[in-house]
Amino acid sequence: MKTPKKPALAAESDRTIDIYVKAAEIFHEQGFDATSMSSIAAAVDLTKAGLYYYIESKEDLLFAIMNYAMERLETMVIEPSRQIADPRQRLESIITRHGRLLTEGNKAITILTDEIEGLKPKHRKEILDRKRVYFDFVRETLEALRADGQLRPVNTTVATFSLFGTLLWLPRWFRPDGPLSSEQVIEEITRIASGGLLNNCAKN
Amino acid sequence: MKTPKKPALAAESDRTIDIYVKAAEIFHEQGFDATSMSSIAAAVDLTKAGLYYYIESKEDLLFAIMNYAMERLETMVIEPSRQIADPRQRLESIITRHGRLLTEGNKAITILTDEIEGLKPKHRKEILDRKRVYFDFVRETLEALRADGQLRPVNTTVATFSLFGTLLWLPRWFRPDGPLSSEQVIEEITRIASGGLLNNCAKN
DNA sequence: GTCTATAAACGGATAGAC
DNA sequence: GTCTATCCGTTTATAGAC
Repeated sequence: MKTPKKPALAAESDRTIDIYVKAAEIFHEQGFDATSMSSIAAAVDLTKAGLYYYIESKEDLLFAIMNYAMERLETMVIEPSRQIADPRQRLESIITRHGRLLTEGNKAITILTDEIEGLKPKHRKEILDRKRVYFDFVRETLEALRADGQLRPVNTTVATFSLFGTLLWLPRWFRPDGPLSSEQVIEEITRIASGGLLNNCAKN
Repeated sequence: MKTPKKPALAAESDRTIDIYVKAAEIFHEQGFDATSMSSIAAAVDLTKAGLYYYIESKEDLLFAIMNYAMERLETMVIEPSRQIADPRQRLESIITRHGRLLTEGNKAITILTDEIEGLKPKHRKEILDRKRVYFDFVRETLEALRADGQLRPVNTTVATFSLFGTLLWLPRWFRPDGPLSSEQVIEEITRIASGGLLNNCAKN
């Protein structure tokens, strides 16, 4: 017997993940509050009551999607980048991997930035604490560059937020069927962000 | 006699503007769909029915706020920057003026970027067309820098979106009561953005 | 101009059959 | 697991009095 209704935990069935991904797509298009449970149910070929077999509430679904997205961020961006000792290569790894996560099809990652207000305070705090760890990791990478004499004279907090702004804006404008591939765009963004932060700009 | 119910036009009473500003604040905090007309009414000391004397519908209120915000963007950012012939100074004017608009108290400008989905297709197209003019103006400024040999080898479309990402992320993290003043933050952002885009980086 | 009262529709969630 | 049917609170919007 499967164990549904525990979306905050790790081991989830394919069906449950499918619900998260489809729901995230609709939330991304219409917004959390503008999306009805019926429309999500229809997207996964269920009735509204059928959908409630898998989730406890609409807020719980949102929280589950965010936990799922945080896990992907941690696995695909943060953990691999932590392995890199050189701060310059580490920064490049962060930008490239996060950029890929934001431009691939899966929309769960965008829910993480756009729908945080939809969570209950307790759940919101959990997610924000987890995001904070990532923010500090990036800022510490910039501090390491400073210690190395590689950082231009910029405030690392402002610089980190600026970088996040550039990255998190990606899903709002990038189109996979547009003139530039995601890899081309990510390369450009890496060059622009590095040029704004690093010292020897002739290299980039 | 005043002429209410024509929010898309320019001449509006103080009372109407007050409604836009207060409504924008609540939309900014809770999101458009999560905000009820009653709570807006309460914020401007009216009943819900009283509020409907000033606006035609919730969507119409959103559209009016966006038109009001676009007017401010055009008056306070675009028009003064267009007067500047030198592309480098013009870019700096755009970043500084847009940064100020985003960090001052008035939240209407943030509604413009976050709640576009709340508009009916016809109104949405109107606002997007007007935003497009601004986007093209910024990109053309970068192209002028390129013609001058001052731009690093970057795609101007990606560069413009990157700059907007950094700027439009500001209202999500900047706190007027935080450790840095808005002018300090804007100066940092100008330095970071310029460094990422311009050639002679030793100067910045 | 602003109010009270209410219409009309929608949305989240559940009961209980199969 | 999935459905039909339904409950009930909330929301946008309006009618009509003052």
